[in-house]
Amino acid sequence: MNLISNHLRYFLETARLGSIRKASDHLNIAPSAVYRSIRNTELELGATLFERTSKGVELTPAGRVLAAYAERVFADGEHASDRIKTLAQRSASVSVAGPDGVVPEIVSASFNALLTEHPEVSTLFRGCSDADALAYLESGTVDLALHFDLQIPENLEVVHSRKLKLGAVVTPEHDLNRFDHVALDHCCEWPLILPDSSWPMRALLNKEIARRGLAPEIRAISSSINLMKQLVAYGHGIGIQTKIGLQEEISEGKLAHIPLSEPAAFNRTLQLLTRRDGPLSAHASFVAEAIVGAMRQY
Amino acid sequence: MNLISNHLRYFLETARLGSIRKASDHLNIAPSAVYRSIRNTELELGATLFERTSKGVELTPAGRVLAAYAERVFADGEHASDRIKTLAQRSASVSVAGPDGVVPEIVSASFNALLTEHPEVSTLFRGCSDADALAYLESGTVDLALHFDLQIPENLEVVHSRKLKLGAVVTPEHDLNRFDHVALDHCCEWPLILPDSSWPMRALLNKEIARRGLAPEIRAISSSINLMKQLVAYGHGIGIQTKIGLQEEISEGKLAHIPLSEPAAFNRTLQLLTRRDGPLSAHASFVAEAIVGAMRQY
DNA sequence: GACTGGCGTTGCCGAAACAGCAACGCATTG
DNA sequence: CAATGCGTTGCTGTTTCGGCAACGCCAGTC
Repeated sequence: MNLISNHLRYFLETARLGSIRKASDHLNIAPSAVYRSIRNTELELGATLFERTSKGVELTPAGRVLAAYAERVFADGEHASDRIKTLAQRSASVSVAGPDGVVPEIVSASFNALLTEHPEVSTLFRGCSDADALAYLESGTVDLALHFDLQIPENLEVVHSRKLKLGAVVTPEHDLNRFDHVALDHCCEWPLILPDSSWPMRALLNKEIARRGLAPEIRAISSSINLMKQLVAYGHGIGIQTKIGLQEEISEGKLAHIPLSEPAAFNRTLQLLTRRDGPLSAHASFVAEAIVGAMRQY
Repeated sequence: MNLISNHLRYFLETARLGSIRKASDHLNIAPSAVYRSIRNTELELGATLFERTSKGVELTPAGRVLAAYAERVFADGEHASDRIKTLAQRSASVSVAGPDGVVPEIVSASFNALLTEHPEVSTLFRGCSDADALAYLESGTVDLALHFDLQIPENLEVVHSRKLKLGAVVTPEHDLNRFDHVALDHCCEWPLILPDSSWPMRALLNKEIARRGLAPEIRAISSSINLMKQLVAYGHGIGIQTKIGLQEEISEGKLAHIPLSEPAAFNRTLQLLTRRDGPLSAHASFVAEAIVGAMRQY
């Protein structure tokens, strides 16, 4: 029993591994079966999905389109099924959507509080784009959404929102640490360690840097906040981030956060959302309050 | 042969029609088969998907989560398969993603130009959210994306962008038509006809109206630009929109567009994007140029 | 130049999943 | 109280799927 047909599953595994035989090994299915499955979907769609090479197979443009679709389907599907399974256990579950990156830190603290008091509850976090977070929330796939700079539909409600200033993340010994705030232009005189383009603020930064004709040396790009922190601590450059996720290092004196002196457009607004219809479950309320508490700390 | 298993298809049809028998009629499948399919996915997921009533079935919370997932899968899947099928025909195809609403008007004019000169080419338009448009573009599912106020990842490139002022849409006889521009506060003295929350600008409007403590009478909400235009023409109220999609009515003297006097934050930026890697096909370039031409007209 | 190993591919056959039919129990309705 | 419409179940045929063994093909390699 399977919600998605094996055709799509076999196709995707083959696309990932670049070989029918490797895919069949990985799936514990005979190569002939995988081959026929792929062949049938090719006939069905009227398109060649793979180009056959001497070493295996390679995606055609049409194949790439299907592979992208398949990735979406399976990633989304696992999450949906997780949520359904925890919904089914009568012991409640709380589910939160937000961007990968700093938000999990806030959420994990809140989940921790909940799980400590109510070990029977299960918790879910789903890292996703802002638009997906809204869609999940609206469809009831998650109880709460925590994201930056959302445009809020009518049927959703902002529980709490908090403006966060971007700032330079530096070691305590850094020259910049003498100032209360610092201009972006000033930051660009040092090597930068930036988030990758999966962070919405990255686009904002790019735009602003281009507009001002700045040409900073970018020493590292990372989707991981931890990697960024470590590289900054090692003295490879300065990061540009909100204060979230840095609390511990700042209080331990390992890193410092100096707000940018740019205007309000450089602020990021972190918002916690729920649906407007019906009240939250007791557990979801608990998590929501914990998240609000965590947000206030920044 | 089917990319998605029949289980999900049967489940969704049943969820939509609220009855196993109606779904089986609609699918030309015996009710018993549909029933067993649903029962098996319930066992598989360990959750009850439907509550059985005397008149049919009704979705449980878990069922709603799955239904939302299924809707996404099928909507997305149809689009992917359309794109693949047209990719497979050696005669090229051009595919554009953008929001439903006003963008189709621009795109249709461009497609029309292309199809007139090259009848062998097929064209596709996909209405979707901004985040989905970016994902489609990055994965090669579409050639071009045309959307409002996008935050642009590094691997994508802005071909053309255009700032569009929001304005009041009124009949030529309306009192407001004496002015060159008008403040939002002023607009709120008349009944409003607004886009629904699927339009990003709606959230902006809501926020601003709330911030200023305005309490306009909202006479109609619609996701359709045409409905909005007609209601305004009938004199039921004034609309708030960009000039896109109103060109014809304005030149015919049926409607007038009076820019809001609010600051730049009220502008919407319409952007046309491509991937940075590899050049566009000749046909896609043709469409891109036509779209840029259309954008310049506003 | 034969050999070897890995690849996609094909024919054949048993097994498992699927779909249809007819019937049942149950509630609602006239 | 019959009629209707619903979900549900047992049974049976058919279709699809998967495993096995073998083939043709293209690299390297001795």
